[in-house]
Amino acid sequence: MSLRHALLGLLSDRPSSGYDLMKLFDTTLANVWRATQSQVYGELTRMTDAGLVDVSAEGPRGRKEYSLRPEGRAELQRWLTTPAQPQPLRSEWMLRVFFLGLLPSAQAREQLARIAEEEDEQIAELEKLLGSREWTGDRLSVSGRLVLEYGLRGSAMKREWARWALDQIPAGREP
Amino acid sequence: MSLRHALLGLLSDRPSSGYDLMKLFDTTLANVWRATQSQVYGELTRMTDAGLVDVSAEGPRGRKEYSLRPEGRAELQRWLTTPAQPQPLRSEWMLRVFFLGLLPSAQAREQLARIAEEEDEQIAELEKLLGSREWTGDRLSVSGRLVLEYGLRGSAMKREWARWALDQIPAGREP
DNA sequence: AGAAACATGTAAGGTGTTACATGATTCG
DNA sequence: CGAATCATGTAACACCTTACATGTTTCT
Repeated sequence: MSLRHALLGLLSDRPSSGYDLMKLFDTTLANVWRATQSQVYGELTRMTDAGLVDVSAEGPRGRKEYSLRPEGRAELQRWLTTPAQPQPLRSEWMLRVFFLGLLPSAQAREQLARIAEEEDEQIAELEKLLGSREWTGDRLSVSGRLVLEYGLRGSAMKREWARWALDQIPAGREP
Repeated sequence: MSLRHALLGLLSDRPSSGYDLMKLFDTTLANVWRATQSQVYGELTRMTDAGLVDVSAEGPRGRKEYSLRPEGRAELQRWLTTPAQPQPLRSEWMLRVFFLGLLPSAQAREQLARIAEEEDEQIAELEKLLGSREWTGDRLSVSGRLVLEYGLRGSAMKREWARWALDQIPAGREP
């Protein structure tokens, strides 16, 4: 039920509308937790029914601004201090790697080379993001920086791994 | 629809029953793609209806052994050579990190320290796995080794990151 | 004889995706 | 005035989890 906790976390910073929250998912949480518009609106309704948030203001175009209720704040704290239990792991790209041996080695190498290239791009993007903003301010900024750093290290690791993997698969010979 | 492709990949090695496949998910694919019993049996039925596999033999206790049909083999090849499109990212632990600033720094540091410890354990486990088996044999063994190496590097990276993150959060002062 | 392992299946409920549907307000 | 942005919602379908339900065969 982490969508709910993501929403609680964002609302703990400031009251927001569904539309605002959607944009936050697309920007600040893009590399952490994705959500679609229809999910956000639906979950806000359910959270209202559950007494975690309420509509604290209404604006033009039917805008509804949601605020945390004490129950919501308590639930957020509870979640943050409860150890996460290991998530069910599902990685499509790793599954492809696992079955790479079913391809001729030239094609397998192609796939690995593409992974390395994609990580080059990803690193460039994250570095742009790192340079685009001050990272010394408020609370969310500090932990935003932690997440960004993890992304950078993760991409670098994946790129190096892909290069190492290329060395494990002999070039120029059929499987 | 990667569960389907995981099943196709496993069946490309040898014909297997749902029960066999379940065990393979729990062992060889445990760090790549998890699946539950009820998913496996259900998907096998759907794949049979779709003409990708068929029941090639029946055994004791109602055992049904499934084999790839040419259509299934073709679908597997198609999938392996189609570039993966980026997966919707959802990481609960990163979400928690993102909201770490909502905790007093002592508690935030606790969480990070626990992450580092968990990765220590994970690395020990993966190294045990690395030592437990010959990694020079058939195709699945080669790519299994690639996946394992990725796990090791990923855990090491995460551990180092957690230690770095600890340095970013001042100890001993309230937020 | 009893336990462990083998073996398959169904049902209810939660979560997520995509597409559809509608309209108001602001800005140039 | 037209386009972009703001703003919310529903419906169908796909996928996953958990629990229930049942029975056979092998091993000690």
